[in-house]
Amino acid sequence: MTAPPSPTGIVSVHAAADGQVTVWRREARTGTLHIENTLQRGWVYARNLRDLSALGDSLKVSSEPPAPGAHYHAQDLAPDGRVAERAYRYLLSGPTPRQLETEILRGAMAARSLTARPSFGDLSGYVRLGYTEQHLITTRQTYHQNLTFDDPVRMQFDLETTALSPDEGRIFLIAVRDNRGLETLLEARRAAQEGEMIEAFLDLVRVRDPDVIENHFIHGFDLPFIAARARRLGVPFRLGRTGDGLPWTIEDGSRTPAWACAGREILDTLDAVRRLHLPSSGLKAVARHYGLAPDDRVYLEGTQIVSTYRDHPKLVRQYALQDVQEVDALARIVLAPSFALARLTPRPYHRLTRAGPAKGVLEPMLIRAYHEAGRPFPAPEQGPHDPHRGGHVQLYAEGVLPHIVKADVASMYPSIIRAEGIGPQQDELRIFNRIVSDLTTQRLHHKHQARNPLLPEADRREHHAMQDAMKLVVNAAYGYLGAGRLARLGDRAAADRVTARGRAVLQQVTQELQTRGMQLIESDTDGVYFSTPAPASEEAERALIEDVSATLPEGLTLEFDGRARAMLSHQIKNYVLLRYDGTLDLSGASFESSRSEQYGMAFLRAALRAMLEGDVPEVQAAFEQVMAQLADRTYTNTAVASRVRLGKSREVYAQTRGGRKEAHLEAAWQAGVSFTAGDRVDLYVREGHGLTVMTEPDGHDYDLKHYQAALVHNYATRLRKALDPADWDQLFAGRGPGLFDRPVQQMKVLWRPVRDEDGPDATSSFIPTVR
DNA sequence: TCGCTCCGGGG
DNA sequence: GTGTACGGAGCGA
Repeated sequence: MTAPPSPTGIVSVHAAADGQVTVWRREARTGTLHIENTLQRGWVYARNLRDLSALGDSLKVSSEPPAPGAHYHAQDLAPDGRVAERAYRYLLSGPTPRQLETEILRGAMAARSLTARPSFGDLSGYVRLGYTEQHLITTRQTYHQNLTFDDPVRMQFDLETTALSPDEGRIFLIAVRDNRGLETLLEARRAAQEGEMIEAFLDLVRVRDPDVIENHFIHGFDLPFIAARARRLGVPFRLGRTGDGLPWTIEDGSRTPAWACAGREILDTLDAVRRLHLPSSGLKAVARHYGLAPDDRVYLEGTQIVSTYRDHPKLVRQYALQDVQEVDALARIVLAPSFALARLTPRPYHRLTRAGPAKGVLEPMLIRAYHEAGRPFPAPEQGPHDPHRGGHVQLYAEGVLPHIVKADVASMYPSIIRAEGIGPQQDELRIFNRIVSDLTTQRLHHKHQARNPLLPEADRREHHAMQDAMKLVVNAAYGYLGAGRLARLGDRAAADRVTARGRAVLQQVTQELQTRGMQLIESDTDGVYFSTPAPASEEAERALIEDVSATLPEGLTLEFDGRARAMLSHQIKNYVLLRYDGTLDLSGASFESSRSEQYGMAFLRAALRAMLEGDVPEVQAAFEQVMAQLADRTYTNTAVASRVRLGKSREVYAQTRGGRKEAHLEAAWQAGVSFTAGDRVDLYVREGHGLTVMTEPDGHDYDLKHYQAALVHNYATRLRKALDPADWDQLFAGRGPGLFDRPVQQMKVLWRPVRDEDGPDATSSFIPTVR
């Protein structure tokens, strides 16, 4: 009796310009690695055969695919001639990808009278994919089928160096681990040992034979650094699995090019983290954000690493090991969507953390569908189109409102695309709509399974990653339609139909809510904030939303998306929520400005909390306290300073300074220090000196009058919408209690309806909130 | 409002 | 020599 075959999945593909393709597969159960070598022809879609006219008879034109061993071949995908003028009617192929491309580019130079050999980037009339993409499409494969995240061998390594640049420093330590039990340190205490250490690292890579190599900022630091050191020390940096093993860089337009090598997928957790828009994308901060940092985590400043290694080497060793451990844990979270995405789209895993979801993920799926169907790839949309209108945004009320509910239309644009059968007009196979529909259906299944308590944790994670990946593609679909020339199957008119329908759906939601007595606050594209007329339980709120949802057309659902005790609605997309657990959520530029001073933000948070609790005396107390602390100079210069970016270097500013002074640059100039564009400095207004570069963080010589006024103008002003104008003036405009003043205890927190943008006069109908 | 440049992140 | 382009902030026109 033989065991059933163990399922395998692709972990890496290397497709070279000469047609050689190597595919690495892992067996999910046993971990065994299989290597397969094949040859592929290169293929490219073309509108016409003009550039290849020089080939004459050596270009065979036929409605059939090329025979094995064929030379240059053009498959006419519309032999009946019924095809749009600018469609990509021919599938060109050649003995190798390079030969085909060289032939096309050389032919184009002659046929179009160009003076230099063009590249495909500046050559219209072709659809060309990377060699690996070509192979995955022709063989109908994708990465990672049957594999879960830890089935591939994943290695993490991290360098400790004496400087940030390989010209100024060297590597003295490399921490290495993998997901098969390796965890080790390589060290070069003396400079003379660095080359051997790099060789030892490469040996380790060869022996452990990872499919995936990971680190945080590996493309921008570790790989360029170690490759440069290896070159300088005469060590061949053979990281890859075939040929000379040398890695190469992919110039993808980003400032730090991506590194790649044959047979090992190089993944940078930073690339994945950047998409999450966390306050910091650094490894330590992100690890803390996800609760991955161990209790005994060692934190070292970059500049301290060398001296710490000299005096307490154990600390640096622990630091480096914890780095690779954190990268491993972080990768499981942030790389999981890309890992799953690689099953859906014919692209290598390592390209997907950097690929845009529309052009980089969805479009290859569309091209694959046309290739499989053997149909011409459609012509792009013609000519310019009317300006594209987006979602509907409206403010209905401002001020402080109680019992807040947020509802949104689940995956609104994808749902509309699906429900209305919308897709690009040139997409004759209707593949765009089919992809969105299929992925939406499959996504629901994975979403459901991700929450299934009967499944093991690992399976649930896989389902979650899969639904995340599908969500990414599906959400990219609408943007792809409207993306203009960049998207080969873009269609502005179709994108307009999506948003128009979206505005109508949202309109219906807001009307239904109003009918049920809800006070709308703001609506934005696919969601709405509203206030219930009386306190309600979460169950009641959810029931209400379901009730409204039932009125929506087939395929569209309104979902509960959170609740809060109170909301300060300041401007459209600028609001503050006080949650039932006491957390304060600030949204929008009015509340999150990065230029804010510490003292002001501390006041604002305290005042907002009090305001949302309806406690005006406490707002006043917070204000008076900060004013008093400013006056008695409890605050330091640091607390009032703000960090600004300088737009010019000292030298450049010197040339314009005589004509027009710029406040920030002038302050830096006056400080007498050198600076270049992009430098950040802490500025504060110094008593008697105006705007000044902060040199004494613990000093107290700030300009009292300026900062007291700034507290009112920059911070208290964000509380205006919550109070009667006269009350606001009384509290913050600096007048003491006068004859006509109201006792603060009588002041109420308010809200008022807003009719529309340029609506009625601004002082109408204040209505106190019920507490 | 658009288009350009710069940054992030790493020791 | 291994492929068609990151996302946001801030600035000046």
